[in-house]
Amino acid sequence: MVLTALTPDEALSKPLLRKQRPRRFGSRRVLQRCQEESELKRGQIQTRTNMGVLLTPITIRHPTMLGALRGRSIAVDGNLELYQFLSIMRTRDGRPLQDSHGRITSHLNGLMFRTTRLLVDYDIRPVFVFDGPPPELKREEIRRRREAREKSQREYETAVASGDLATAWSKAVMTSRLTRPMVEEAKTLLTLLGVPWVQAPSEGEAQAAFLAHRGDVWAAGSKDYDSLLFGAPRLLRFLAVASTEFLPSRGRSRAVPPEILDLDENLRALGLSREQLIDVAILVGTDFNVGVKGIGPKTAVKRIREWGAIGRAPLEVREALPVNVETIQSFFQNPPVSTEPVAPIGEPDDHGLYRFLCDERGFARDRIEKVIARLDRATSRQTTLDI
DNA sequence: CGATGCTA
DNA sequence: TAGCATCGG
Repeated sequence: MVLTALTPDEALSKPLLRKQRPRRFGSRRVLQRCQEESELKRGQIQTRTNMGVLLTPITIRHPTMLGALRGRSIAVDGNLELYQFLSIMRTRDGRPLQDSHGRITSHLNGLMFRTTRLLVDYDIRPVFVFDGPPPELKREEIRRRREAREKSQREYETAVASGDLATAWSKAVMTSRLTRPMVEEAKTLLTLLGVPWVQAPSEGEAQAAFLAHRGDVWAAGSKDYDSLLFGAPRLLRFLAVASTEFLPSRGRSRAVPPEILDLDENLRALGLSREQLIDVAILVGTDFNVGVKGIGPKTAVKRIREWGAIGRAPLEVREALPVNVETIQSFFQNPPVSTEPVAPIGEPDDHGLYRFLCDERGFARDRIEKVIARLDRATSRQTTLDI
């Protein structure tokens, strides 16, 4: 046990690395993009470390624009959004944003600016949904994620030792961990903004699906497809102010528009019921099981059409799946959710925002003043509209 | 990532 | 002012 081992964030702040030439600006995007592509092309989950079910190749997705979402409320996957800010919002030397006490603020920065922009400029009304304790079913997946993080940590240390800053940056990103306090801080910020949030008893995507199904929100918002399996009638992916992806071939970035998925439309196109789509996901691999080797999304759809259900699959396939398949099926079909009503959007607490963000977390006052001016614009407009 | 500054 | 670079905490 190395007692002096540094976390990536600590080590990256060491003078050693500050003296290194900063890496080329686009490199982090190139890397992320490539990871996502290989993940999709492989279509399998053997080495997959990211969450969610891989359904991209078999889904119908409708690109849209933020302007087309005016007045819509979206049950946003809070843990995923915070994790993404935490991973991506780093300075050029690889450290996340942090206050003078070394407390990370990337998640608060991202949440503050994105949420207020969507709210004010597009009248998109988010309801944030946060994960509860992970179900017992997820234990293996959580263990795999921890191992992947530890592997990244070791690779990161190797990269630092060899002075490979670009690799170090990418490995540092993969060691990102969303902690309990970070989630609590995000809830505090949302409350100060007057933005409603919901604590799920279990999986957030299941709660988001429930809210969309009940009609509290127009869609579930996540980059992952799980909420469809949980029964969300509609899913919105890539909800951001100006989402871009880097295209290595062109050497340029291009905008990624938000996209809408309709559950019924997809089920009709696939010729499957939701129960069958869940079986497809289980064959491919979910957060609760490793998929069957050699079966990607397209093959899975064909096979479930043939078999009707996993229960009627050939013995060799059933043997390749975990013994608790039926538990996984019923978890997707009927997950634990909270039926508490969602709070309406409220007034922002300007003083509280200054106190929390500026006094406590070191945000520049003039930047927060601008955001609050932005919010005041929205509230006056909504009031006018209501009268 | 989202905001802001700089440049042509 | 569009497009790119770099702050932000």
